[in-house]
Amino acid sequence: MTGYDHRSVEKKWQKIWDDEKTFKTEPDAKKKKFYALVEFPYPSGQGLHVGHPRPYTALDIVSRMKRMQGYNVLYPFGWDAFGLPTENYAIKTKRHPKDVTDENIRNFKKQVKSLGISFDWDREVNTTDPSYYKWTQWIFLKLFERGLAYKKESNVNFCTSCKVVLANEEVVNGVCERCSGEVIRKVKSQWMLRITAYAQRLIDDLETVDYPERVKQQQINWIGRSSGAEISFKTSTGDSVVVYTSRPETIYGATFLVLAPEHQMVGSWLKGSVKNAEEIKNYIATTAKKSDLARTDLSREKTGIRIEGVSAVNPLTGDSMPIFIADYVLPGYASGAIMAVPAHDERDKAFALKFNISIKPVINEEKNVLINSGILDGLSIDAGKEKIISYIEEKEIGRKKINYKLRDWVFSRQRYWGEPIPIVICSKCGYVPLEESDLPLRLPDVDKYAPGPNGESPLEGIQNWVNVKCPKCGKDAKRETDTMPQWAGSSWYYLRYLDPNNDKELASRKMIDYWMPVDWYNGGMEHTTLHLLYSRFWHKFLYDIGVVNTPEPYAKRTTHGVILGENNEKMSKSRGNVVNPDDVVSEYGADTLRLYEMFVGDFEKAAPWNTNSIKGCRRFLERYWGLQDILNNNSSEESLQKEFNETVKKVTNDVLNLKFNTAIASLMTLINLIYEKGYITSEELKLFSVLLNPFAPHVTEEVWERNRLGNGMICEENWPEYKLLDSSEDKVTMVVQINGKVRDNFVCAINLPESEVLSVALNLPKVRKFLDGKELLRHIYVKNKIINLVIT
RNA sequence: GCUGAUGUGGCGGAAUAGGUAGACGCAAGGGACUUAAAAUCCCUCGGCAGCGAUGCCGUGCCGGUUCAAGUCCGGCCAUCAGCACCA
Repeated sequence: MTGYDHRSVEKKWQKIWDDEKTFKTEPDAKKKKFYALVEFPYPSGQGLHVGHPRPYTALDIVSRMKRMQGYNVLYPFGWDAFGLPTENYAIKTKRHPKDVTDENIRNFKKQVKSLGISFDWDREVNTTDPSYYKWTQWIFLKLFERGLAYKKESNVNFCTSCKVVLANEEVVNGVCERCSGEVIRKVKSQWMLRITAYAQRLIDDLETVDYPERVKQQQINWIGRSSGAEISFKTSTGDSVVVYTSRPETIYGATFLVLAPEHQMVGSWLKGSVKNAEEIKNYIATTAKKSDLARTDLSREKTGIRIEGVSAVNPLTGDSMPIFIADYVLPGYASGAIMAVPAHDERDKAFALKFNISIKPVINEEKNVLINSGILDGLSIDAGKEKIISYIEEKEIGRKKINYKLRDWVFSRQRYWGEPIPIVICSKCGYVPLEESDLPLRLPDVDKYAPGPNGESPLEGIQNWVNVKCPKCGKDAKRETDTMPQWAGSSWYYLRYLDPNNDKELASRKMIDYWMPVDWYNGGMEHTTLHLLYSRFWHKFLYDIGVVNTPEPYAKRTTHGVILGENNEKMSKSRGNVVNPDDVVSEYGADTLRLYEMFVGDFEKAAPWNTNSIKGCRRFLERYWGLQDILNNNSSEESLQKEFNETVKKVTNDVLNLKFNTAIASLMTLINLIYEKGYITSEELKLFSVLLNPFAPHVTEEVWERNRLGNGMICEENWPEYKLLDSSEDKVTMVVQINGKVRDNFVCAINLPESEVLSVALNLPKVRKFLDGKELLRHIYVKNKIINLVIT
C-alpha cells in the first residue's frame, strides 16, 4: 500500500462532493429534518483564522453523523459582509468596498472549501447582495410600520475613531467594541429600534430554549429587569418629582432626593427661585463634558450640588427633604431621580456622609424587620414592600413599576458600506417609507467613502441619490442617508438560507414551516448580548407579524472556546502568534486539522494551539491508513466485537454532547487494540471508517473506495447502532478495597454472587496480610465493580 | 461589588450515577532498526522512600458528610469571562 498522501486524497474528494452536489438539501416530508447552523463569518481581508474551523468542523461532525442516521440535514453557509473594516480598507486602498468584499469572499470561500465541510453551497447567502438586503430593508419597513423603528434626537455613543454612532451593546468598558477608540456622548438624531418592547419576552422565553446557563444569565443581566415602585414627591415649588426605587419599603428612611443633572425639572427650577443657580449650571456643564467612562468610575468620590431654595416632602413621614443633583444618578435609567435612603444604600450613604445629611435606619438587620416605619413597623421586607405599594397606589402617589436596563437599539450608522435605510424625509409628510415595490434601495456609487469629521454620512454628498420626490406628496424631499449597522443583515440570515433565491418573500412559509426552528446553533460567547439578542428580537417581531412559525429562532445554542496562540495569549498579528490554517492544511491535511481542532480540548473552553499535538493527530490518521496493510479476513481467533460496540456507543453519545475530544480518544484507543491484535477484518475496517468519517471525511472516503467496503460513498452509509450483546460470558475486574483503599483486584465471571466475591476476596494473599490480627466488621459490595472490606 | 464559570502530572486534557485518579495525545528519557538521520517499533514516565516486592503522600487551601470524595456540603484563596454608581 502506498503512503497516505493527503493532498491528492483531499483534492479528489472535494471535487467529487462539489461536482455531484453531495450535500445539497431539499425538504423531504418523509425524513426528520435537522437544521445545523454556525455563525456566518465576516470576510475580512486577513482571511480565515485558525479559530474559524473549530465551530465549522464541530457542526460538520454533527451534520455528517445526523445524515448517516437518516436525518434530512440542512447545514448552510454565507457571508456577513457589510461592515467597517472592509470600508476602511477600501478607503485606504482607494478601491470600491464591493470589490474588496468580493475578493475577500473568494479567498474565504477557497479556504473554507479546503476544509471539507459538508455545507450546501447552493444556499450561500451574502448580506451585501441587493437581493438579500432587499429583505433586510423590508423588515425595517415592517418595524417602522408597527412603530418599532423611530427616529429620535438623543444622546448617543459616538466613536471618535470610527466616526460613527454605536449601540450600547457595542460599547465595551467605555470604549468602541471594534477599534477600542474613545467613545463620547453626542446628541444626534438617530434611527432606533424598540427592542425594549420585547424585554420581558426576551427574558421569559429563555426558559423555552436549550442554551448554556451562562448565555441565559448574561442575556438576563444585560436586559436587567428590576421590580419596584414609582413614587411622586411634592416639592416646595408646587411641582412633583417622580423617583423609581426597587426598595419602596424603605421610604421612611428616605432623607433626601437626588436628580440626574440632566433632569428636566432642574432646568425649570433654574428659571425660578434657585439661590445657587450659577453653581448648579457649572456642575451641569462639567457633567456634560465627562465621558461615560469617567462618569461611571466607581472609585471616584461622589460629587453633587444641593439645590438651594427648593425642597421636597416625604409623603409618608411628612418631613422636608433637601434636593440634590449628582452625576451618580444617570439620566437614562428609569425617571432619572432617586429617593436616597442612606441607611441602607452604600452610594446614598457615601453621599449623605459627605454632605452631612441625616441617616435614618428603617430596618433591623438582625431580625430583618422594618422599624421607624409608621404603618410598616414590624413587617418583614417582603410584607412591607407589598403593603407600601398598595398604600401609595391607594393614595395615588405612586405605583408598582418594572424597569429594564436594556435600551432601545441605536440603528443608524453614518457610513457607506451598510444597507440604506428605505425612508424619505419630507418637510411636509415627515418620515415616509418607501413602497415595498421600490426595494431594494441600492447603494449608489460614490467616489469618496470617508465619513465627515462630525460623523456625516458619505451618502449626504450624492445629490442625485439624496434628492427625490416624496412618495406621498410628490414634493421635493431627501433620502435618509444613514445606513444600518452591521448587525442588521445577520439578524435574520438563518431564514434566508431556507429559500435563498425567493424574490417574492424573505422565505416561503412552506420552507419556514419545514425547517424552523434551527435545531442547533453554535457561535461565540462575544455575540451573546449583540447578534444573539438582536436576532431573537427580530425573530419575535417576525413571529408577531406572522412571517415565522416559532417564537424563538434557535432551539439549542452552544458556544465554542477560542483557539489561543501557542503562548496561551489571544492570537493576533501584533503578538506574532497567528497560525494560518492554509499552512496546516497544506502540510498535514484538512483531516488532520479537523481532528486536531476537535481533539485539542473541551470544545466549549479556550485552548492554546500546539504544533506538536497536531503530529499526534496526523500519526493517528497514518495508523488508520495503515490498517489497509493488516486486512485479514481469515484469522478469527480473537474478536474486538465488544470493543467496537462500546466505541459506537461512546462516539455517538460524545458527538451529541459536544465531547469531540473523548470521541476521538476512544477511536485512538480502539486502533491501539487493533494493532495489538495484529490484523483487522473488512467488517471491522468498514465500521471503524464509518465512525471516523464525520471527523476525517476525506481519508475515510478514500479507504472506503480503495477497499470496496461498500456501495457508493461512505458519507451515505448508515450510522451504526449500539447492540445489546449477550454478556453472560463476560469477565469483570473486581476491585478489592480495605477501609476504602484499593489493595488488590481479581478477574471473575460477570454477576458472580456476592458471597462468592467475598470469599475470593478474603482469600487473596494481600488481603489476608492486611486482615492478620484484625476483625472484619462488615463489607460493602457494588455489583461487578468493587468490594470494600471494613476492618478494625 | 454583582453574575456565571474554572482550578487534576512537564503540557493539552480524561474520569456515566460518589466506587481502581491521570484515559487519549504531546513532550521527555532509555532501547531496537539504520553507515547516519528522519520515520517506525518496544520500554519508562505524579511525588517521596526502596534493588525490588511494596509502602506512604497526592485532584487550589481548611474543615465536614460517607465504608468510600476530583466528584457531595460549609468556609476560604486564585484565575477567566460578562456586567458594573441601574437606585
